[in-house]
Amino acid sequence: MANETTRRKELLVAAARLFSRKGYHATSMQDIADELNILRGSLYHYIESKEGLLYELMELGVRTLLEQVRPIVESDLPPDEKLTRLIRQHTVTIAQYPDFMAVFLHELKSLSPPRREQILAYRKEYENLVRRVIAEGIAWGTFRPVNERMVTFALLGMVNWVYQWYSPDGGLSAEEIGAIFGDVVLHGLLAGECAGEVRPHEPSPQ
Amino acid sequence: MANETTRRKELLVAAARLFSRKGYHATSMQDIADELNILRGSLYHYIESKEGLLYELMELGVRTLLEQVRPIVESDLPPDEKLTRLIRQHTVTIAQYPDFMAVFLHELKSLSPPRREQILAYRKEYENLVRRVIAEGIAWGTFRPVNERMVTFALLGMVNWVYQWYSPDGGLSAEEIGAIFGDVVLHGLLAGECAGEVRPHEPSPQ
DNA sequence: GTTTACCAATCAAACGGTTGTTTGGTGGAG
DNA sequence: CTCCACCAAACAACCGTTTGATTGGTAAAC
Repeated sequence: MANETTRRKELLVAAARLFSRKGYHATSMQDIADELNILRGSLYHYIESKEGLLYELMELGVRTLLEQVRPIVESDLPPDEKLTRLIRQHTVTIAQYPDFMAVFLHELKSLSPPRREQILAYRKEYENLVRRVIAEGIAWGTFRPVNERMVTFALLGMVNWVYQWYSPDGGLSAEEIGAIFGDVVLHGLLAGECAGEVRPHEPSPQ
Repeated sequence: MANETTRRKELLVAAARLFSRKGYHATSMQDIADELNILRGSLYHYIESKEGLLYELMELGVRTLLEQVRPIVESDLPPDEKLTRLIRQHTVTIAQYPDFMAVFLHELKSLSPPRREQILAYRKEYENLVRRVIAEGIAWGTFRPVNERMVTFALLGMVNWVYQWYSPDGGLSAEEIGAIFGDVVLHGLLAGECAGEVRPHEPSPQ
């Protein structure tokens, strides 16, 4: 009973929850051990070090995000549809794994430089996915010729910040939130000059 | 020379820099004292506790932001112009006091509950400022009838995230970044249906 | 203009407590 | 009989904070 794999997963889940709620440095090995009802020394049967544990959680977070979003970017949907789905999926993923995503998004500076570089590489990879969609949209003429880099940051900020305030009992589902975000990014806030309303998407172009 | 006030400010500045770079819990009183070339016990001549110091830094951060942005919201400019200026000013403030703003935006959970509530009240106050501009824009018919609350969060995420990546030698000034952000939020990314280009603002409406 | 009193700024040293980690042992299940 | 999962105990290091003494300068008293 409680074979290695499941017990280890319990450890990761407990650690993710504690790290996301109290922060990495404010969480002691004691805290984690208490959650599993074992002594803190026993944790080292499963992990190599506290920081190694943090790294594993963060890597789990980014890779999940990458796996969920990459198919969208690499599909042959039109750029505006890609962007809509990307934003929605990113939001949904945060809502789905809030603890892991919060740790990934919040604890980068708690890693020692070598491990931090690793995670930064993943993050860069993700940023490039987003940026590619923007660039594609501009090339198609679907998007206005904006500053790719800045729009990427604007977009990432919008969706990454979700971990700071999202609650499952907030009235709106993650899908709905993502849809609103996508709508604002594509159409902007201004009324009038544009058609404006949130009319359903027509899978048209090229 | 080095009267109480200036020496104390040195302490606050050093602490803000360390907290923003390494994080609150990863920074020891020793680290701060080293920066001022005194012993760590001597810090308590200026502050009451480490957490009291953190609170002071965070309060400084939010209040600065509030002071810089409130005049814009309470002016009698049209809503779209208010929003443009708000976004730009928020970005500029982060670029102006990156350490204090990073501590404010990153270390909320390092505060004990009573002090955290205080800062949350300030944050709520700021959120309401932003939300008021959105609501106003919708009431004027300047903005589309979007979900106020969600758009507020989208906007805050976009500008708050700036502390994570902004660097003064990044090619663009904070003003320019803020202007791009404002443009995207107002007009959206889509080309075509709208007039589209970043034409200068006409102070028109009602 | 010297003495006296004061006070801000800092040192020196200690306090109990907690930290992450290591080592060697132990019980029980397969 | 083996080996996984955990215990028990210790380790040195560091933590935030307190206390009492010690400077150096400044301002008032004589």
